[in-house]
Amino acid sequence: MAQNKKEEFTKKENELAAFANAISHPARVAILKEIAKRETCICGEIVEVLPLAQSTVSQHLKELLKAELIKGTVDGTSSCYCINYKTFEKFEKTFNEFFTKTNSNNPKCC
Amino acid sequence: MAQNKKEEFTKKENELAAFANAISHPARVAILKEIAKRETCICGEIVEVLPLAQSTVSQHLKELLKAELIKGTVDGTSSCYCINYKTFEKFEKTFNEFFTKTNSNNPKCC
DNA sequence: TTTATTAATCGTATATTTGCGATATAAGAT
DNA sequence: ATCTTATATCGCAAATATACGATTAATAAA
Repeated sequence: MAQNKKEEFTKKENELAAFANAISHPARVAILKEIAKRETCICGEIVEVLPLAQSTVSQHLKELLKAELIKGTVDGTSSCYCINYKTFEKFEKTFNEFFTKTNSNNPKCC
Repeated sequence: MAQNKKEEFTKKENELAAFANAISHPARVAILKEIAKRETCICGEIVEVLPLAQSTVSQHLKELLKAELIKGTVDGTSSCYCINYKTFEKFEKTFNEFFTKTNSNNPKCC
């Protein structure tokens, strides 16, 4: 049981879910917030601000990179992360395409 | 280990994460899409369209209700679900507050 | 009252996520 | 060459999520 049914859904459905999944943890929200605030950010600054161990923050950053919500470079001891706004724009587009209210005051239900 | 650190983050950070978490699964994206398309929807119609068992769909609906992305009523054998746009609006607000690009072309990094 | 029908809940197996300490890696400083 | 600093990865324990079949609950239909 509990097999993975991802292939049964459309590419867009999976992409939207993957984006949402990346921001579905308060630590990752806080990380994104911090990067957005500073416009560019090093890992150490994020670790200082969060109530988590350095290794945990590093793992969250990895997930954000994988989902392409942030871009980053690391050269030895120095890192640099910033928001990947391209992905945010893509998310917004699909989000609106799927869920935007067509009729603003439909009393059919609820 | 692996304790829950949710209390260490702000209410808004947790709320945004909870919203994102609700749409972080392709099945839930598909359910929301289906409800948004039809404007109002019964459970059976959703089960028909999805590649999942009825009990699984019911669990996903429960999560969407808990996160208040949908509203719903069930009277015995008939159900009715629709999008809770209030929550979507709240999400959009916090999302923009946290992540909106202030400087559209900052070449500082990446 | 019995029989369908529809949806929620329970129990359970498996998969994934979360978090940390320990360790590795890579570059700069001494 | 060694020490320090910053970041990533590994290994593990605990928690949570996913999915299903079986069952329950509630109403409608016969």
